[in-house]
Amino acid sequence: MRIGELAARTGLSKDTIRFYEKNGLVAGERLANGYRDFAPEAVSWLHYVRTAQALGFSLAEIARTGEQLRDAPDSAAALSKLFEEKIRVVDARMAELAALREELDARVGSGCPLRAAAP
Amino acid sequence: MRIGELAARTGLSKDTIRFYEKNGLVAGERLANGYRDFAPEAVSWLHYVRTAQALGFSLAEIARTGEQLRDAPDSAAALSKLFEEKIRVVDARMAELAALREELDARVGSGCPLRAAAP
DNA sequence: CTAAACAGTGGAGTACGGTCCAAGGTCAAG
DNA sequence: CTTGACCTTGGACCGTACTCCACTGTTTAG
Repeated sequence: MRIGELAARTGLSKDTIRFYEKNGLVAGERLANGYRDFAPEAVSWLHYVRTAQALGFSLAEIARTGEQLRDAPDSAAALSKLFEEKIRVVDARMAELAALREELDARVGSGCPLRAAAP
Repeated sequence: MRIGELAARTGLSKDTIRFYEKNGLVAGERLANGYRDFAPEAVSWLHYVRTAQALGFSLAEIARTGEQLRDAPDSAAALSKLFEEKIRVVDARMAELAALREELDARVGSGCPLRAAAP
């Protein structure tokens, strides 16, 4: 698939996809005419990229995950390990959020304004 | 307290605190000699700022929260409403993380590499 | 054959969130 | 009265993640 279709299917701009390719976040083959040619898998991969990014992972981190996926091509065990690692990171982030939530929760009704030195 | 102490107590650099003040994230009075003078509350407020930021809130969003806190000075009800709102945002973010977690979880053991078009 | 729709490149510009630096003012200790 | 720690400002610079632009090449439909 060419860049326009990938853009339409992922909701990203063509520029963003070119930027991602330049930065090793997505692999692009080339057609004879020089146009980029993406595998159908790129769609779900890019959806994953956006999700992970929205949750606070940097493009560099995500690219590293991609590399690791490539470097452990067929070993289910290696992939599972990688996913389990990611899950631990996600769990840690959720725990932090839960802590913040509790902090907020404790103040509901108490009227204590976070002891804010707000502007 | 002057900027050096606030920096030491929050783990932020002085430059960062000046940057925050310039952007309305923290209030600084001035001493007669021009030095910034921060209330002790600034310490916990800045801790909150860093927590919220680490969890994906932009400084602009956080500054807005600060303003709202200031603008609803003593109304426990208004503050509670504000905190409840924040909690909803946090809950939404946690739900997203849970979804990502599940997505990852489903792939553990399956060996399916996210159908990655990795570089 | 031409026009429109698509693709390519390089480079500049933007927003955010800092970080660093130079030049200088203030203040307490010795 | 100087030294050193502390503070001030303005402005340059950085990394991340795009976004836009001008100019050029390719393909398809009428």
